Amino acid sequence: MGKSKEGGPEGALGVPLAAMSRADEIADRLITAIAVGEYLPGARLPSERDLAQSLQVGRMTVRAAIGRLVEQGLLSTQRGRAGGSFVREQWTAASNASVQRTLASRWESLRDTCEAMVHLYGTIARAAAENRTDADAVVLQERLEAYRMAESGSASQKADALLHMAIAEAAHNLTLTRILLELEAQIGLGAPAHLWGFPEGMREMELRALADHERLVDAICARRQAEAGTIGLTHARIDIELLEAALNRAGSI
Amino acid sequence: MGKSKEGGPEGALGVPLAAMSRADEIADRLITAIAVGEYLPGARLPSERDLAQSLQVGRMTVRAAIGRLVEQGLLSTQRGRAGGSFVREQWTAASNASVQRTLASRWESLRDTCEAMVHLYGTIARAAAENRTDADAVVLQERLEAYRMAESGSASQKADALLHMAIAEAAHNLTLTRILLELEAQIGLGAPAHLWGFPEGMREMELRALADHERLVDAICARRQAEAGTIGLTHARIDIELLEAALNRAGSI
DNA sequence: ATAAATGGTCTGATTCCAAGACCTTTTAGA
DNA sequence: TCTAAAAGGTCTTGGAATCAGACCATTTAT
Repeated sequence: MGKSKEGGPEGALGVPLAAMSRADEIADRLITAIAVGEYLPGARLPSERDLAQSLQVGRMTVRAAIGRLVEQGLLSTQRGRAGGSFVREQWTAASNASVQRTLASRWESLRDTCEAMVHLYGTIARAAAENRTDADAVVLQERLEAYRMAESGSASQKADALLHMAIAEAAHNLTLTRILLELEAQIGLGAPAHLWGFPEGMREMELRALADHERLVDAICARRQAEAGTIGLTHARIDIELLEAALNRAGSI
Repeated sequence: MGKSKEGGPEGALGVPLAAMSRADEIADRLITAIAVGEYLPGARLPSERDLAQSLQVGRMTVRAAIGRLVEQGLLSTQRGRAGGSFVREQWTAASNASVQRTLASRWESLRDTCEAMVHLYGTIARAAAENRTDADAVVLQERLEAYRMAESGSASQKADALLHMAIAEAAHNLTLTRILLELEAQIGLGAPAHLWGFPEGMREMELRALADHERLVDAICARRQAEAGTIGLTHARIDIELLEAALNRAGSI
């Protein structure tokens, strides 16, 4: 890439900094969470004070973000002891447009992040097959058994998260694990309660996940690296499918 | 799970916002640009005023970032008509024991990062074989040719960096590329590449790297994913070997 | 009826930062 | 040699965003 004579520096230094305020960022996250179904119509968001604490941000900042969504007709607020911010049942035309805009602008980045996570998960599964200790193998079997036992819904999700963590730990690489957590946090699938909560697809997905898990743990314990990598890759694609389905749902409202 | 007394909201809303100031962001970009070889030792950065305009940011903000790097000893500034901010030379030049000690003290974390980078590089090579466009293939061939032509150590390093960047870009995943750059920056700063290579081993390593590069580019262009992944993985291990060799030379660690 | 939990409002302090004006230093070029 | 240009260094001013609270208003669980 020949250095251009003018037009300023290239590479990382050529791109202006994104100027997003904290309130903007929070508003985006809220819209995404709603569109993706983490908060269904009629659902109540966490209280302003709780949100502020979770996000490590002042309450006024949260209020600014929520206020924006209220203006857009996405949320309504209600005072009193059982009050809060609620996702509107009937979105106005204006709110619909604003959601489309936000999602469109985030879609690309979300998909990119998701795909990175898929690849990374494959990588970690392979590394786990390479580096696992005997102790890791024991833990993996335990967690797998716990996952089998888990009834469904939130218990299953919890077991799933634990199993994934165990796999990450078996890879014995702090950097990879940290990055994976970072990506999961960005997407919000770290605790994928929202996406698994759809009665139609859930059972099927859970069964598929269980099969994947069994083969994956088996491959890791047997140190079959290539196979573990492939299964991990395939397995993580479940999340992409779910996310895509959710976004399509939101897009066709 | 009942009332989430301590858990707080999960999903996208459970993660604190990254609290990076603009100055932090710029400092990060500068460090990455330097570590990745966009600005070699002795090179002059764009003037503060130019940077401010490119980044759409106040000059004082740029100065804050640059000031931080000066404190860290990465840059030095010089006034006057031909002045500016320069990447320090001595920073890498010293072959004294203090650098070796620094290296050793960071060994644990460096090795972890290095291994993560190795795995990631394999992943990216595979993704590049999967996603490359024809334009990517052309660029890859160009960069490979440039690498063949490169003579001295530092020119070779620069060509190497460019080739690696082209591969990362061919993977068409911004998130993976960003992470790889991040890791390279960490390693580059923690253990300057110029220290690794020693006259004796250098030539051998360079030849090996060239062979790897040729096979890798070939595999990517031919879309042989598995092979590309394997070569990428193997190739990246060169860095680990060099790092280990440098440490062993230091003798008593 | 009371207390608790919630949104709504206001204030003051703080931090960050954009936009300049102006100074000092150095040197390329007339 | 001399001068003006180009760079970093230093200030001020002002605005915007944010935070940390306290307090108010409203609803409802108990």
